[in-house]
Amino acid sequence: MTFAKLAVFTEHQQQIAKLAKALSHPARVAILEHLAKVGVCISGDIANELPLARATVSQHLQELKAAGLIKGTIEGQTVCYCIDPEGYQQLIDHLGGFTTNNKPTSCC
Amino acid sequence: MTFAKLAVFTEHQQQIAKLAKALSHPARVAILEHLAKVGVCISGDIANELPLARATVSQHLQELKAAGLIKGTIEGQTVCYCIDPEGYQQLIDHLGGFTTNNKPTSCC
DNA sequence: GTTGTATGACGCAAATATACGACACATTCG
DNA sequence: CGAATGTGTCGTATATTTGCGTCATACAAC
Repeated sequence: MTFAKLAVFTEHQQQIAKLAKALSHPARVAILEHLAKVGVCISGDIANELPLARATVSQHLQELKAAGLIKGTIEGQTVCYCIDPEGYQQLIDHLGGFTTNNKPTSCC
Repeated sequence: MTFAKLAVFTEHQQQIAKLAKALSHPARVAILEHLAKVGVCISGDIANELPLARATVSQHLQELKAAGLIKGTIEGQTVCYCIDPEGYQQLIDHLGGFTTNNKPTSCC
């Protein structure tokens, strides 16, 4: 994506982009919804629910973990995944900044 | 991105993905921040603020408009862009669903 | 009419994302 | 120990995104 000029953007902006990118794919949204609904976190369960290969699900889980939206803890043979509220809060806070600073009748 | 299996995902999920994708790029976040800060909406101004070509900015604006995060109205010679709070509210509402349904101590 | 400004559309090349199969590793059970 | 199960990683093919140059259009000023 030609991120040569990525350095010119604020860390703040990149942080938002990172969190948003984690949600920018229906598969990841589905994973999060499943986690939120079931609450249980076994990777295999997610792979069974979604029409995706285990490798793909594992990859998505990794990205979500990297973005800070989920946590993963090893639990013997299985791995436990669950939602990390901090990441959401962070994103929601950032989003709030756009709307609160908004000046409604400036021109439109 | 091999979206052959896209049909299996909920419209709800795809809507979130669409909104999130609009925020998944630092350039677009920068555009939105600029709009939120200045409140004025001339496309050329945005192109001057960012280290991107006008064509690129125009493209980003188009994507943001398609996602429903900004509005664009023609105003004589110039085009007026401003933030559309509805899109944000929609996204924030969706995000809230994840955290509220969260069962904290289910396994982690 | 001609020039300059403001915007958007088309097409291209490079970078990235996505999905998958196959393999390697750890743990549990017989 | 050997088999079975659950996970993660690696390499690869395809689809998409991204950024830019270039061109076409619309309007105002001279």
